[in-house]
Amino acid sequence: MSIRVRFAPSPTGHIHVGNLRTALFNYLFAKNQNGQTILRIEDTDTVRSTLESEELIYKDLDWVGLEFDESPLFEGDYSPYRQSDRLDIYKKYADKLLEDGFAYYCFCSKEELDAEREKAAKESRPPLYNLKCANTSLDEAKKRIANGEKPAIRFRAFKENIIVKDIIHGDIDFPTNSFGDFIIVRPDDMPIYNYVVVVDDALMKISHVIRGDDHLSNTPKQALIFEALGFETPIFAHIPMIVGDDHAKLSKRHGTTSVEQFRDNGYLPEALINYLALLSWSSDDGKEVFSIDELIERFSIKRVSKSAAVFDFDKLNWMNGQHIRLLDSDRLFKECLPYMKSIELLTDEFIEQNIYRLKECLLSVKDSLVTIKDVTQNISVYFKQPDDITSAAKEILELESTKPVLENFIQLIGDDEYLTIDRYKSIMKEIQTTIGVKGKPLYMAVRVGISKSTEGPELDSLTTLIPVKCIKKRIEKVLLIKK
RNA sequence: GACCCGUUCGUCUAGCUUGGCCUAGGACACCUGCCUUUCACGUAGGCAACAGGGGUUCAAAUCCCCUACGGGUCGCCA
Repeated sequence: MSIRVRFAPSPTGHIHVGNLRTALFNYLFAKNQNGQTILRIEDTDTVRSTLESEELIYKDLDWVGLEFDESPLFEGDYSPYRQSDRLDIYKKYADKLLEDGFAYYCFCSKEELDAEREKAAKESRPPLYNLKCANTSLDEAKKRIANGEKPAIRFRAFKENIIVKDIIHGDIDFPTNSFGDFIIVRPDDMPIYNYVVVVDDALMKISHVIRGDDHLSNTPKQALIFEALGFETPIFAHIPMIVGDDHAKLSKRHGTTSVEQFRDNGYLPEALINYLALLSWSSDDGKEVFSIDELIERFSIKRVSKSAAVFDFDKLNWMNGQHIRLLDSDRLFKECLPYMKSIELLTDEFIEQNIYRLKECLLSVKDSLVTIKDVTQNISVYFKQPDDITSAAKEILELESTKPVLENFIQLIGDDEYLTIDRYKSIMKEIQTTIGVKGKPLYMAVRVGISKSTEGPELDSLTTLIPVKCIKKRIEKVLLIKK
């Protein structure tokens, strides 16, 4: 049997990390097993689905690097891949179900059903359909339809128990009287999720259905339909949900949750993917930092745990830092570019002319970045002296030795455009011997002179990547504060 | 309420199938030391968990039962 999996989002907005994790597990499983990945757009809810949202899904998937073998964009052998384009197919199988007696027309009104449900709730019995239309013959129903009535189509729960085979949870036995006969097509002819998903999965030859375990309770209904239609039931794998720190389903109020937001906040796609992979899955040797290819190689659906995972922003931050440290200079530059442009002095022209130096600056702050967004903060010291001096820096400034150190430094710095590392070192040595200041008071004085701060990139980088002219000006300014 | 699912450090998890190697391992966070003439990075340590109760067994995180708690579903949403 060839392995085929699908990711089937509804186009109702940006992809949420929970959905992305589902997409990822499908993808990793398929790639690991040499299977195919299918992206299907589930837009039977015409009220909430939009084409714009569909575009957002493509965009998000593209950013994280998840490519699907078949999708509305790359039609394969099982087109179309958008449910709204498959309506006639659903119609055909609904008719078959009707003919075979696995489904029947239901003329009960929504109001009627709502009242019934309410009544059931009051009497604290399960809100099952009362089977009012269950025995209406197909011929009679057709007559009523000819007379202008608009019925829904209801599926008959035709057996008492159904066993769902799930890789993660094992076999689960559901009594069908816990849900009863259920609607598969609305009176306006729009088919319902639990039904279309079966037709699509069967026709698209999906071998494994990997999805969130919030769908577990729907699965017996779907398994019933697979049987009624004579299709082979796929193997299920219901993966645990991702929850917030309050253990409720992850949602907007927990902070950043959409893929787009993570991108905008300076997270690397490979870091997000890596972090998400570690939610409910772990490698057999405890290693945690992986490239996507390594994840594919190591992924096993059998190592997915059963319990919900709390999304931990701290660990994602750490993971992002790990992946930033893995970036080469070119990629780092590319990722940082949009953020560098937000720094006032860095015009497109300036960036164009200073690529080499900028890359060096980026390299010098790389290890301190948590998100790519942080470059703005970290790198700005190279281009502009901060307006304010930190209190720790002020203490250095108060030192008696600081003034002579700085004055000497400007004097020795020379007229070259930039200081070389050797030149810088010899200057420091010279100051040390002439005024006898060494260690912290010496190095910190220069650091504070340049950046008004005791923190930041290495002094080597600061002194060699800032033009000599600017260093002079900066130190002169700081000397002014001293007076 | 009914039906399902779940429960190991604060968090992510390993271990559970095939009981003993578990004095329960790793990671994030936190704390401490080291490194770095700064912060960060890195590095070496530390803190910290088998939901509870009954069984079975020479031996239980691991097998069985019960309880508690958490979650999901019960739509003419997906």
